[in-house]
Amino acid sequence: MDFEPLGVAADLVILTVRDGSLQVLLIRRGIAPYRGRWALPGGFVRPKEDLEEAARRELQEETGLLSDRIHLEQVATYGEPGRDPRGRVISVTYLALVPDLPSPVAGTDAASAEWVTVDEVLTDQNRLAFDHHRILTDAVERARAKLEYSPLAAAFCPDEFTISELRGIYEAVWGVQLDPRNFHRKATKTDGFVIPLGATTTRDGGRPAQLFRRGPAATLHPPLTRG
Amino acid sequence: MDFEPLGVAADLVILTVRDGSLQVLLIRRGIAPYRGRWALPGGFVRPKEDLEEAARRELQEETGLLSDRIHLEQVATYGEPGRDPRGRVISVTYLALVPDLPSPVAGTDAASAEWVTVDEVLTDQNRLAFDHHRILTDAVERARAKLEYSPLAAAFCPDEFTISELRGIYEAVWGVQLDPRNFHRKATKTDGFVIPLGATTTRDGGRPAQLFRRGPAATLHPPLTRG
DNA sequence: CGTCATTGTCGTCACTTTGACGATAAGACC
DNA sequence: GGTCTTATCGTCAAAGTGACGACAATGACG
Repeated sequence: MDFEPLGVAADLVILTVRDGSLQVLLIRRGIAPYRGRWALPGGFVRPKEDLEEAARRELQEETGLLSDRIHLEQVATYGEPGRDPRGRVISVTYLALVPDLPSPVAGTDAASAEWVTVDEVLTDQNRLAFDHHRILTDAVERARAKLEYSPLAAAFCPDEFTISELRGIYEAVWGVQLDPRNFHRKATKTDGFVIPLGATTTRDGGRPAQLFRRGPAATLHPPLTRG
Repeated sequence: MDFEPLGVAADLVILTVRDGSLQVLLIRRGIAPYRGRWALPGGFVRPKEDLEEAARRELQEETGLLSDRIHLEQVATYGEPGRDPRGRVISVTYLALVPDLPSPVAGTDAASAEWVTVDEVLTDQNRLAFDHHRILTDAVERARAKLEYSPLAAAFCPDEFTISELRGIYEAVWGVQLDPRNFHRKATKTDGFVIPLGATTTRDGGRPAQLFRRGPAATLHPPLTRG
């Protein structure tokens, strides 16, 4: 069995919600091709390394996050010939959802890594290197869809969060305003979505809010609805 | 840039509904490894060939289907080292949904290809070669989930179909019984799901049924619900 | 300390959707 | 004509949804 020369890369769409907007972690390419352009973090899968393992390694290198507790999910694989001028490269793309990080970006490549608002990146077709514009589009669409029927939004939150903070995730990702009262009702009544901790916090100002943890549900019944 | 020796394969989970049950097209392997075992159809992606192009080529080779009109969608990529004893092979898996074919299997490998009930295959962990049990499990779960919020069920039907036939798809894929009256109401009222043709058929016996075509909707609002 | 602004949480109400099921329609077969 | 089968319409109670009023509990400010 002989193979054509070909590389397999694990690329990452790392999303977070900061200051009320959905943001993606980009790195500025220091070498050709696309030198100086922004790109999704990623790198080649090593021999004897599993795909997801490679993605977690890249995630840690870029963000310093202990990736055990980070939601990471495969989105799609791109392999069009010519998508990388260096040769045939198959890109397996993973979506990572991380809470708003205290330190901006603590990875090894910190100097050239930056959080950028997704809307801003997507309005310019040529902002990103390779076919990363398309990859980001697909990953964001996946994230938006999954918020409806999965408890994924909680992956953007710290361990303990308030219903308002959770609502803020939905509003940022979907780009809509949600009624606080109806959202509160649905989030707390949906089976296994959130678990009340008893404690409260006043970090959002106003009346103290209950703190919650993520619940055990894998899917939401009934789903949350967009708009 | 140098690469480790590595192959990329496009594997197919081809599903149909026959005789009221969800079935998958399997081929019997004629060569080692796993000689004599059942496996998902598939093959290596050629140089200069796009991933989906490879999948469509395999689909046509196996089923003889002009793949233009067939729903084909990427599901996931598997690349665990050791999943193929011959060497490192990355498998990009596609899900194809086809109507009940008049001719059983008309492809080149027809002699060794066969439709098998999904439930039967999945009850035996060792029926399939490689990690194809896992791949099939993932693909079927994807199909089941997508029926809820996408008009995908119509991809299992011929161009013209009755509401009962459509309901039969849901019942076979989900393995549940649905109320004909409520299903009829929801299917016909959901925006853009099906378009009435005016004509009727008596092929299902009983009162003549209206014929429909697939509508333009990309997602179903509201979604159909399982059970 | 009172007032106000802010956010959280509970309730209400009209409307829609859902699931269960009765009833009738329109063909085939005898 | 009966009877069987499947199609399709209608009804009704229960549950869910979106809009919004009301009140609670804090901090900020005078």
